[in-house]
Amino acid sequence: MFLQIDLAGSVAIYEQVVQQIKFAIASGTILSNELIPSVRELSRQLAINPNTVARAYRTLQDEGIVYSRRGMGLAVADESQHRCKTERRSWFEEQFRKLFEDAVRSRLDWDEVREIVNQQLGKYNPQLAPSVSAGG
Amino acid sequence: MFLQIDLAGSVAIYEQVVQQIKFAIASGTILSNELIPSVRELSRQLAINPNTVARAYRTLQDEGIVYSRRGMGLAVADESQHRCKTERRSWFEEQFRKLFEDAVRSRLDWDEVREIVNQQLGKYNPQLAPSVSAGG
DNA sequence: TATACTGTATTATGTCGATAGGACAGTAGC
DNA sequence: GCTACTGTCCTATCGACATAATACAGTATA
Repeated sequence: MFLQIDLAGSVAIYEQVVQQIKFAIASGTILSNELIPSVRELSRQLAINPNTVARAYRTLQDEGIVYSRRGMGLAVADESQHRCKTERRSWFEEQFRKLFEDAVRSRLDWDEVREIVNQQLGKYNPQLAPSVSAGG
Repeated sequence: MFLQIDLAGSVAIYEQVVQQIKFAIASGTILSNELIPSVRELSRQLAINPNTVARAYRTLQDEGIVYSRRGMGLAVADESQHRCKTERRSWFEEQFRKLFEDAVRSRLDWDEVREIVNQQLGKYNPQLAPSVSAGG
């Protein structure tokens, strides 16, 4: 399965389910008018309560990301991929913005921030030497 | 005051207090053997319950970051600045690691990741042109 | 000694997320 | 029609967090 839930973290499980379904739609893992996994099946695969999945699905339905086919399940709406791509981009922009802001507010040395970021960039870009030069 | 609490977020208030006190120690805003704000004073300034501050302070004391001077208050322990600096560095490393990992897992285009990161780097480094070249 | 602070501890209430267990109507396939 | 699915709804319980309102012992200062 394509979902990965962090039970220990502070983010509510149903919110993680909502987001990861959206990201799966954004990346094309689930296509428009395809059925998403049933409440009971997903709850079995993730080893969480069916009610928790149901709550996530209710949220997705309220937002119009999926629609109900009575007796069959929930299917991805037509415009969902584009909407989810936009949401995903905005979400990561916001997360990075907050993290940089926290780093500045906590007075972490800017050199350290660049060091950490370049390390991560290099990790997923092994052919690139870290290249953001020091400054200011 | 040097603390900034997000009441709406998912992070527990007492945990935010713990972390921000640690970061204030790391940055030298509070020095060794100096008293930190009293439970009641900080609760007034942050407009939160005294019990919430007391819980944060108990945590700091359990970790040995501060020690009690009975009847006077809590003071920063000797080795705390070094310890808090190390913790701060580790914390941001972990946050950035998770965020990049999430971006990869959600199949966000790597070009978009670099775009977002360079935007933030440029924001706090205005004299530097975004300089991580495309690759991969 | 009186007061005004300190930290610490207790009990109770309310909210929220998660779980447990069950019930219902609708649909597909035999 | 029967069975096995589907989403949806309900009540109840539990733990974590935050709050409210006290209470207590220790210390500094006047």
